[in-house]
Amino acid sequence: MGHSQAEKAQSRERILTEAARQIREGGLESVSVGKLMKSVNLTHGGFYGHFASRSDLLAQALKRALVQGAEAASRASSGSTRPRDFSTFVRSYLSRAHRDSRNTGCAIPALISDVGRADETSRAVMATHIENYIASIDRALGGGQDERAIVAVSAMIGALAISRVMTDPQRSDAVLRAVRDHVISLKPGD
Amino acid sequence: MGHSQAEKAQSRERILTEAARQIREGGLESVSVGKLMKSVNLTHGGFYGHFASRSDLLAQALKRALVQGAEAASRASSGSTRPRDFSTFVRSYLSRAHRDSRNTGCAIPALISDVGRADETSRAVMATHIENYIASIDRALGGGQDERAIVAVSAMIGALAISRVMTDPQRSDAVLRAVRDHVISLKPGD
DNA sequence: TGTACATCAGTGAACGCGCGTTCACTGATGTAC
DNA sequence: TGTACATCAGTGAACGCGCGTTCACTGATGTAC
Repeated sequence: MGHSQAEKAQSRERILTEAARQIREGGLESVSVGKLMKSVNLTHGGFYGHFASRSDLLAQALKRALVQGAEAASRASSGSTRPRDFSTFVRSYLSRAHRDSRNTGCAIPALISDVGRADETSRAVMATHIENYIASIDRALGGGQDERAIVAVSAMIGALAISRVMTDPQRSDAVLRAVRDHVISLKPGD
Repeated sequence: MGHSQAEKAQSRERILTEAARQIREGGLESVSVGKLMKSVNLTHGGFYGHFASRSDLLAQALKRALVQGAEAASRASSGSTRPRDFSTFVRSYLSRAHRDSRNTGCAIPALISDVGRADETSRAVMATHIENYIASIDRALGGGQDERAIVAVSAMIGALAISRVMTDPQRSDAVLRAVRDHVISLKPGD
């Protein structure tokens, strides 16, 4: 066949982005080298020109999924990059739209149980993202001790994960609504 | 060999209980028929005398894991079966001991991401358990609208799952502590 | 600017392995007399 | 209570399959002259 060096970089990017999508859709273990390469219009053999092994890919794709999810979350809550308004961010995070778009939304609720039993490296990657998330919410809440931010983040991640399990749409919505209202009320004088 | 009918029932029970343990330890996909049977001192061929298929076993083991987890949670918080004191229950649920015993504790935080992407049947099984959990917390909080109970359950499940991801023990503890204090404060006049 | 050649991104056959599932078999259990 | 036989829980070899990984190969890309 024959392909340029620029195309190689693009291929790597496409593989990684697609893997991040699949990971959020079906969990870390759902990614298979053969199917991943096929979904990106390449053959399985070429995979090892880009990554040392499946588990190497998985580590990088987890990070990618978390970064993409964080970008998507802040993009959805504001025109630009940073969440300007706390209650807008919470409303967007705990929305039906976010609940129903697992493969593009925040990767934390989609993968938290899986990563909780993964090796220390993967756990550290997600832990860093959770800490950033807490720090960002803490800032939005006015700073100081971060207990309120920890509560907000725990409740939001828990609520989104629960809402995706609930089979009754009304109850799923009720979970999002109850936690949304409560978390917004954590910000004083708002 | 030759085994009695009573032994068959015992074997089934041992397979199911061990599967429930393994599911909480490594997720639904981590259970393999061969390894499961070996860990219960039987050979793989006998499996199909007890269950129609691996996925049949998985469905039953998920239910078993949820029931065992609920029993363990209420047993830990009181001498008998029902949680008598709300703050005792919360303290026990958000304890380091519970965080560190994934394979015997509450199955919801251990499996929520996995079940969130599972088929409707599995989701319904876990949803029922979550609703029971919410109803029980609602009663402990004094009843009425269950929004506070929903918030408490979301925060507790989220916090436990997050605490299992955190690689820094101090921060993991801090998450348990912050959410524990906040959830306890949800009960009025306590 | 044109030619000759090395590089290397991607191909696809082949590998060993563990998986879920089937099935002919074994021998103690449990029943009929 | 003792004997003959049917039942059936558990065994282990065998199956087809998809997996991660390797590797000899192809042919366009990119470089040296």
